[in-house]
Amino acid sequence: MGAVKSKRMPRAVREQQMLDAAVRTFGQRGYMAASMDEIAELVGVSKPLVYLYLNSKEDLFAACIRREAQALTAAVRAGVDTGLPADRQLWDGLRAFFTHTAQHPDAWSVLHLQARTHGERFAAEVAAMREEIVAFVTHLIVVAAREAHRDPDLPEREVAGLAEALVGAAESLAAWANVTPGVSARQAAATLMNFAWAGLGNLMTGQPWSPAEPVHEAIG
Amino acid sequence: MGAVKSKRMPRAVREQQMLDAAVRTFGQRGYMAASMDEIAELVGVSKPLVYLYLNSKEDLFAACIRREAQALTAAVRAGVDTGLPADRQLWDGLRAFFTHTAQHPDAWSVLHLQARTHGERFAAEVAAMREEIVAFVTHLIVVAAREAHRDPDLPEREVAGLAEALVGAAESLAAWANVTPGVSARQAAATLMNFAWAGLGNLMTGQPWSPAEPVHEAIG
Amino acid sequence: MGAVKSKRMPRAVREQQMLDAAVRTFGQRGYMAASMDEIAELVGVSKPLVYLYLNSKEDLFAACIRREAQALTAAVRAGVDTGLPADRQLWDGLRAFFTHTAQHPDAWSVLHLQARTHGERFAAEVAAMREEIVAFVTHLIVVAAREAHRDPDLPEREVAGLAEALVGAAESLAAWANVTPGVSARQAAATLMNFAWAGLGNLMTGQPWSPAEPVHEAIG
Amino acid sequence: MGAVKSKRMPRAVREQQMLDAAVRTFGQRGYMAASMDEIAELVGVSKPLVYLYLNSKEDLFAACIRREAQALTAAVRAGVDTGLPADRQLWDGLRAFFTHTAQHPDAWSVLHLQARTHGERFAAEVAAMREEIVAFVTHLIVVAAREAHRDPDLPEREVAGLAEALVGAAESLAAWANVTPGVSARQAAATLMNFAWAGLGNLMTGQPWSPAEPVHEAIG
DNA sequence: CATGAATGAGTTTTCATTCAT
DNA sequence: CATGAATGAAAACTCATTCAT
Repeated sequence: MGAVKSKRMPRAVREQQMLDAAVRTFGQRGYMAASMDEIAELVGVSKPLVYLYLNSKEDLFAACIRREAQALTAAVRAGVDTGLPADRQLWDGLRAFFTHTAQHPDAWSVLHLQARTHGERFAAEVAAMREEIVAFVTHLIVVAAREAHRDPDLPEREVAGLAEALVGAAESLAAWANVTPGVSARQAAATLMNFAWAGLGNLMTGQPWSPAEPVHEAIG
Repeated sequence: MGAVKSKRMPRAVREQQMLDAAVRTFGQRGYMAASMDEIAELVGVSKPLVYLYLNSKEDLFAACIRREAQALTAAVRAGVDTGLPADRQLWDGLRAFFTHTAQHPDAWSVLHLQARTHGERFAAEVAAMREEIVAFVTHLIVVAAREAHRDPDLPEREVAGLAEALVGAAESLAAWANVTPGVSARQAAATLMNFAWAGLGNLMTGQPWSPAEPVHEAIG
Repeated sequence: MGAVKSKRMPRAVREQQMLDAAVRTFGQRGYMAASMDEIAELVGVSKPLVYLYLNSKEDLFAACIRREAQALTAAVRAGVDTGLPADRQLWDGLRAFFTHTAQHPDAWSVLHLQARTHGERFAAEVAAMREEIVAFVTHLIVVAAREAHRDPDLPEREVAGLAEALVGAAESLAAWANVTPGVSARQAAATLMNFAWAGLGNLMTGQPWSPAEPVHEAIG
Repeated sequence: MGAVKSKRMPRAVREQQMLDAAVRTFGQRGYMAASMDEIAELVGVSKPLVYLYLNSKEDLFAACIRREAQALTAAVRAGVDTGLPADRQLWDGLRAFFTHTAQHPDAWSVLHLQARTHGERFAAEVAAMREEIVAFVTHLIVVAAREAHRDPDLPEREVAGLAEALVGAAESLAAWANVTPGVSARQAAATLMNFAWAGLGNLMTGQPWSPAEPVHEAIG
């Protein structure tokens, strides 16, 4: 059932194989339902070896999260040229994000769903990555306002809320794109870009929506 | 330890108590980590009674999802007056949504996190609810376009993507509002409304963002 | 293999059966080598029931120690009439001690060997019992000196050392009597009584042994 | 962590290092809880080398017992001058015993506690040493009687019991001295010597204690 | 209607021990 | 002489689930 048995691999290689199998298993079964037995069998080694190298189920899961979080942020970073205008950076970043999550659905499940539902330790690990991304998006919003020669009059919390909403929408679309046939990473990015950038533009022209009267006080 | 022991309740009442305890436990511990023992103790009855009424852990979980999904959609529906303009309906719906999720964090955790990570059966149950909400939002977008006397020229999938993004952003903000002190349901709704409605407005005026040239082909 | 299967016992009874089996197993195999499986099988129940009632291997072991320590001190107390002279009390106490340890060799092994070699928690539990006995013996030595109208001039630490030596000798003889055929509890008690009481008598007459010169300084 | 890594030691040296580490580990953790991993790491070699030299955990433990038993008897022998009077020999032997056990607490733990609780094989090994010591003490008692020109009328079993009690008391005091601050080997030896020798003296004058008549004279 | 008593099947984890180099 | 890579076997512990009353 498992991979082809190729004995006596160097430790570094085996560890990566173990992380591969673990990401796959955790992503598909969920953290609690995944069994160390299954992971070991998927690698084609015995359980004690997994414990020797990765220490415990918790540590193994944490190692998965760390590796995949870094891979994701690295992919986004690699897709973005910080010399370009803010809108272009956001566009490129979104494409990289959707591409990566589409290519690594199990990893995305681990980061987006599993890591957040099994204890502070894991949630914190993934929250750090998320904050990095939110900070990046926040930065882009501010830069965009400056580039547009608009008065970046948005209060700090509002910008944070916007970035949060944008990232949340992206995360949601990533899952949606993963399960909806015919929706490519590029399309998901375009949808979100259209949605978000236009909205940001309007916001920065000082025309927020309001229920009847203005909602400034609602945010402030 | 658990609830006050009051014997001989009618079955319907006991069942609701069981669901209450189960939602709380599933929401806080997660589906796998929650134990039937804990739930039974929380209700103050013996485990066999839980099994007699709710049949199995799976069925109990499914019942939780069903009840809470209906409660959430009911809350949103109750908050919306379909006689009002679309933007007002969206605003009211968002407020109702954020209010309900803030008041029932365990239920929201069950719906948003737990139900999605433990098998098709549960995911499907919650997906139905989500689709209902997405359909409602899609409907509002279309109505809004009509109200604005714009040519509702948006291709179907694009509208779906927008609604998806909007709902995803809302879900993300719900979690954010739950953990960020000082962010009320009203504020979360306002942030999202500003963000989304403006964006939709721009879209409907036919000014989508494009990486350099238009991205129509990216969506089409 | 195990005891006759008699199902559905009340909890209190089962718990005692479990402690019986545990004492036997811990006493014969040692704490680490004893397996919960073996204990459960000896009782004729499944492991989960043992865990349900006694919680963990550690707790089970601690419960054994507590029960057997109390049984031993109770046996000694029951054998002694505090209205009699000190020497008679010591004699009776020793007989009760040797009798009890001879009749419950596994319990004695648990208390004397196992409890002392597997962590502070257990050592402390048995040390409490031992201190009670040492205190009793110390008390008897002091009373004996008073009864003999001698000047009880023994410094406190010396008395403690004597009591310690006496108890240590008793513990050692208990093991010896258990494995030496033909040595009864009475004989063991007599041997120790002769040995100890005479020695104490001499000590109290102020004639300690000394290597060449007096050894007062060695004790002081 | 472990010893300094100095490669390519002759086998004899390595074996001693291994025994050192093993005694330390077995003494502190206990036989079952000690792991070959820990021992190997403490020596700074790989586990296979430990197996190559010492064969198995059992053999390693047995080797520890043998070495430490011999070291202890050698220490006692070295402390005694068989040309001196019996009481002096006992005194010197006790001092040597307490000194050695105080200086090698792990070794003493291995001999006194661990070896006795993990199977006949090890118990037998240590029993041999113990018998040697008991025989030595028995011999001293007989010699002492002869030196005192008393009729050594003590039946053989009684002498054996006395020696056993003496050795047992010594063993017990060794542990006591190890954990009681301010009690030196010399003091422990003096306490026991006072206790024992006086008692023996009285015994040999033909005045044993008895449970029937009053004991005033037994004390007097 | 309700429960105390009980378990089969599984989980994570550890350890003494051995190859292949 | 020495080791990195690897494992079979068993341990403690948990849990959803059921029977007998």
